[in-house]
Amino acid sequence: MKRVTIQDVAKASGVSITTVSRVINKNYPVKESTRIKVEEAVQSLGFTPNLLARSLIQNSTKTIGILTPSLENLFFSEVIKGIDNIMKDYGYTTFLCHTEGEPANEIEMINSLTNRQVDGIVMIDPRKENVVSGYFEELAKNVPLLLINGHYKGVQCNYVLNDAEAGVLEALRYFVEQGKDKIALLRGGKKSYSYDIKEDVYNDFIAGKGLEPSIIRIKDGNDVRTVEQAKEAVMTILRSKNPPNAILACNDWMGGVGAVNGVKALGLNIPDDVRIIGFDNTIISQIIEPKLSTVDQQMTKLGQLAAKRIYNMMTNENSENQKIYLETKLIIRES
Amino acid sequence: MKRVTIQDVAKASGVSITTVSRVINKNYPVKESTRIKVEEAVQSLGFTPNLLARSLIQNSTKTIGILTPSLENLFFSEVIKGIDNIMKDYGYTTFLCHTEGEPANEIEMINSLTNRQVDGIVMIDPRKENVVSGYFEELAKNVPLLLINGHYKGVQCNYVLNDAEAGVLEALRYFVEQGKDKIALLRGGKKSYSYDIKEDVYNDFIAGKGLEPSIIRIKDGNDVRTVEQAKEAVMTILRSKNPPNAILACNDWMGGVGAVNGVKALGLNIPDDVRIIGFDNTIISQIIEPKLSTVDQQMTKLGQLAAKRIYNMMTNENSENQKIYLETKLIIRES
DNA sequence: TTGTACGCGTTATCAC
DNA sequence: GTGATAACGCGTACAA
Repeated sequence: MKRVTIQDVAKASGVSITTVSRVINKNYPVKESTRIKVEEAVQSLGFTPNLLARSLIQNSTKTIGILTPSLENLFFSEVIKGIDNIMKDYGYTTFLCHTEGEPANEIEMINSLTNRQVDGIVMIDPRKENVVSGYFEELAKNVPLLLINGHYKGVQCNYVLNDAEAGVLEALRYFVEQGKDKIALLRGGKKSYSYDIKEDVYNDFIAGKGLEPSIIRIKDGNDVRTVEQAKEAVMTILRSKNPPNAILACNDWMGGVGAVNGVKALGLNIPDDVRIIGFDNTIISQIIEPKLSTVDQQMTKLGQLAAKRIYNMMTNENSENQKIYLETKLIIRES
Repeated sequence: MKRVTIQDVAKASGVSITTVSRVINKNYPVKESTRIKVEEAVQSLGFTPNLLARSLIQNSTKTIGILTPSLENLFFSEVIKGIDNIMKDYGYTTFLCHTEGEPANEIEMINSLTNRQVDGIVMIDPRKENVVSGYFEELAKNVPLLLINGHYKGVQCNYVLNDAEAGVLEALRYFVEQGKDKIALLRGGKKSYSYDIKEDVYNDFIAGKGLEPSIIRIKDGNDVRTVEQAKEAVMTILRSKNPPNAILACNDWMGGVGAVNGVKALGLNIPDDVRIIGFDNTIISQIIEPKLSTVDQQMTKLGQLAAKRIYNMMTNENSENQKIYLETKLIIRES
């Protein structure tokens, strides 16, 4: 239970702690014979350096903090995996925090992380309140900060973003190509960055084509109830006198399970009667029947991009704010 | 970018750093008027203590490490959430690492965590190799260590465990009560703690009842391919000359999506022709049609239990190894 | 009630 | 090549 320190190694090998440090860090020349002596002592005592002490003097902990609204959303899991894998190669360890989507938690956890002297912070899908309040812009003055999605006009921060606009556009164009002329958008009811930008693009597109807009709004977009609500809402609109023949859903849950189940329950055919496209290309879209067409946001790649960017911000001082967009890919399957 | 230290506060408020420290930690009496002076300085300078320095001297970082094989498995997400929520209340921050199920990663990441002086480690679903090799028993001598599941006979460690045996038994008994007499077990092919104990209980039960055992073994139990493989395997066995009328699946993916789809594809009725019970009570079991009966492992509770146990281990010195079992609950839905 | 001085384990600086 | 020693920021005996 008692830790072996550099002192113990120095004593055991009959040299000073300075020399031991040099052997460990290989940053200064050391005589071959003493190097071997020290390395043997390190081995036999099982010494490993206390990273706390090192961090204190080097003013760098080689840690970053990652904040995510949730661990249950596969979108986030993929992004995190992407970040982690790259950062591990850079020699960083990560604090991963989940905020449950609470703005207050974001701030509390970020405080805890900065007190722990993290070298940088990556915030996935920040809450609008904290973005528009200027909180993040202020925070960025004190610590390298990278936001993933959640961008609002006029906010000056470093961002890595999905080009969801392009994804929506591609999906809508595909519907039209396939001869669909009554296109509905299925979204969650809460005000949310990701829903709102999709709706904006949708409205522009529909207006441009001279079509009739039709927005299906369900209450909860991100939990168990989503599926049931989406199914009900889709069945209702399909029974109306001017039902859609195409549905673009804001994520795979509502699209792949909710909308698909609704269409099937009414005995309609997918994709002949109704085409459905989801969003995110999560595993759910691949296992459902029929297999769901969806917009791939390349989440792992998004995470990798974020890792490289934050690393760059932490090491270089070129702190020009950048917004990096990652393109999406429409994946056509059976729906 | 430059940090405010306790020195700065001391200078600004005209007292010594000792006094500042006392005001911050409220651990010694300080005169009211000086306390206010100091608090004002803390406020105006925006001082927050450097936890690194504090940890170094107190020999405790108030951090724990959590290791999980994967972030994409909802079982693990729930457990982690359970742990985190409790530990946050205790004032701990967590390092969350995912090992991708690689034994070598487990060791590498644990080394990184101990070098960072975590106060304790919680390992979810440890790899068998490291458990039986004695690695964890050795590690536990140096740092409070708690394992979640992955228990093998004779291993002396602190554990929190799902009573999966009881869950399997309850499900099998339910099948029998419902008049099912040809019960199959659907499991992943890899050697794995969680599959193996379920199969053991299954074999005992079936033998005890004088029934015919039938084990459906698919290659991959934990990813995209699972569902397709489970569906195929279930369809094959249902077409055989002695098909099962009940299937117990080792998780909700194979059970809720794979097996259900297989049965439906053959035009059979659930539950009249075939009853299906899954495992884990993940969200998938609630959104599938028909809604899946499943064995709830109470994952959040499992995590909370783990948090309380590791906290106890870190604070008290009563380090008797304990194995704590958490009961399961059979949830009957439509399948 | 307050302040001085030491120590936590390491790296950086400067002498030898 | 090597070794004292200062420094990182904080908590705490001990002294006043």
